[in-house]
Amino acid sequence: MRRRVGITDVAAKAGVSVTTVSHVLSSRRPVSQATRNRVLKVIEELDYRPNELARSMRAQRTFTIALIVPDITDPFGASVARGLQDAVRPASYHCLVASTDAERDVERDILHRLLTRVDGVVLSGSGNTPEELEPVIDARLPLVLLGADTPGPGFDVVTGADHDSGALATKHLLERGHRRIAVITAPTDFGAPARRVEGYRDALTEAGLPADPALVVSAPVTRDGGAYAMAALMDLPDRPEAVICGDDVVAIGAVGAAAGRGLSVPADVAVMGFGDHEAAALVTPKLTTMALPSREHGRAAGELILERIRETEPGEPRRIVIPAVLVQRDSA
Amino acid sequence: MRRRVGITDVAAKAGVSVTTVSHVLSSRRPVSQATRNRVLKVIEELDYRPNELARSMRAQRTFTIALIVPDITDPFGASVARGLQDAVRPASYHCLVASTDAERDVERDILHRLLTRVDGVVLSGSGNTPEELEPVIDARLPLVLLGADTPGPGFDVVTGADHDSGALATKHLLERGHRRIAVITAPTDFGAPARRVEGYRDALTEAGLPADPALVVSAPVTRDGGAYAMAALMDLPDRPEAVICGDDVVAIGAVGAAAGRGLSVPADVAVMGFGDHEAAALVTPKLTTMALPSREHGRAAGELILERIRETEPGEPRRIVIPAVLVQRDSA
DNA sequence: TTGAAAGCGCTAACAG
DNA sequence: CTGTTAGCGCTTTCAA
Repeated sequence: MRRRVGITDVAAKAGVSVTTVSHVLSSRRPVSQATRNRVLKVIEELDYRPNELARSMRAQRTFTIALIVPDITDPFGASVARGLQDAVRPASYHCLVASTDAERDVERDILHRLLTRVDGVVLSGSGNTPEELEPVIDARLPLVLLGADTPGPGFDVVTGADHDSGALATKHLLERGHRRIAVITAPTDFGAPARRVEGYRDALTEAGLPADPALVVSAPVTRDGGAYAMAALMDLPDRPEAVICGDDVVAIGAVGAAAGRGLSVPADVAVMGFGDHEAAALVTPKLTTMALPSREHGRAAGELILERIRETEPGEPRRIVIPAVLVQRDSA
Repeated sequence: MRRRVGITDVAAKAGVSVTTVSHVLSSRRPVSQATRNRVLKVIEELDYRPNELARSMRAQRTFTIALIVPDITDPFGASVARGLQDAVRPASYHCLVASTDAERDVERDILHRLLTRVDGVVLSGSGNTPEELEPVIDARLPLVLLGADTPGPGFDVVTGADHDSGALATKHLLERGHRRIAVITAPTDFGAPARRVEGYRDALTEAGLPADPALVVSAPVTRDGGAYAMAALMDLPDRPEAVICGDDVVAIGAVGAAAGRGLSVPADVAVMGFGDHEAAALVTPKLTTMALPSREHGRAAGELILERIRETEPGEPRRIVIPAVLVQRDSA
């Protein structure tokens, strides 16, 4: 492999010192027009490109942000990656992305190996135990957690407005005249799904309606999960007129189950989803859903990191909340 | 920011030279058990982690592969990213990913800035003009093009078996007894879509059937595109019994258009898609489609790059073909 | 307006 | 078995 041309080659050929070459590149001190032109010409001729690695090493800055997600293949992770890049590219930062399959070991391993290669990390998924975060906090590396609820010492948070979006979905259904509203949620008692359910309950209460516990069922986040849960709901003596599903895929399963019993959506039951997946606009009826602007999550995370990098004194832990937006289509 | 602990700190505290520390880390030369233990203990105490950047600089190797795609947000790009990571992580390589929106300027800019930061690049999308590739090839950086048909000096290629998958889809329809088979393809005369259409024609010819040009129509790769094209096809005096769509989204539009005319799928017309998107299994009827194993594309690219990095002599340009696989569901 | 030289943190000859 | 030292390619004092 031909040796890459370095700053010394340019200096030699232009008959100046490396210092001067460096300065025509950085404009950090005046260089006579004549010298500058000569150097520029040589740079051109040699097709010289400064070695970023060496630069980073000097500057103690890598111009790279790490994004660690459970799976880049899922639409949320991918959008976040995109938003992150959107935010940091103008500042000449790159994004390193890694998928962990939510495995702790992999997460820790990747985190370790990345620590000295990046200027900040955006972490999404399970790795939120303080212990796992420790190395990056220790390293004084800007850290943003995605989807966690509260920031803490050494890390910021960007999260969806889960409570509000649950309430928003509920209010939409309320406005359409529905009174018995059910929820199919993911089988967890904490995190975003739980907060959405709370929002749903509060919206009901606010409207002076009872929150019937029988109307909150949990199901795996799959098509079949949605179908079974919906079937159960439809078998209720006093079946709900509308159901909010924790995910579009679940909603699609629910719509299928309704159709299977001769119920039409939204005439007989209204169905809402969460996420606004590609499929949401493709199925029949088109899904009314709460879009989670995941790209915004990524963008916000990127901006947060950039700020942290720039600030001299570590400020207060910060929290950015991204609201969900109602996308009204045909299913509710 | 507290100064990071370096190898010198460890050496000092352990009362040995940096060389020794380096060697207990790398095991590249024997170190007495006693010294080793002492050093290890200090490393632990100080929570020392070698600076990867400095390592890279010394080794002239960054342990990073760049992936440049039009949009990481689209399922193909994301899967490729995933496959790439799968392939290179065992070798301790990271992935830098960048989306270009298929804009030449962005692509060139990113490419330039990445050149000195990565050990190889995987490039997908439009940037395939020799001129744009030049900097990478010049830099003797392993380069893999995704979706390009033929490799060349300085770059390899991993591509789908486009001709074959067109033929495969056609044969599937032939086997189901269809004779008049139409195609809705993307509006380009080259690349993967064109090669698939050729495969379709050849399969027809091989079966002793005429390839009616009226049955090959082009449409934008959108739901509506598919719907309009399908409508046109259904208006033909002798309408086709089956249609192969260049993308699942198009197929979904086509199914909708068929339904709109009271035609049922697959009873009245069979419809096939390409891509096996998430939505393919979610719509009704579930789409029969050609899955493009994009993760495999990424994996293959990763392996190729790794090989190139390891090899001393630049070998022949290589080409890896990933077959598509028929996923039979309900629409054909 | 320009240069010499000291590192950034690490590895690997070369020397004991 | 261990240490001294010369860089990797760049930026930036310090000095002219």
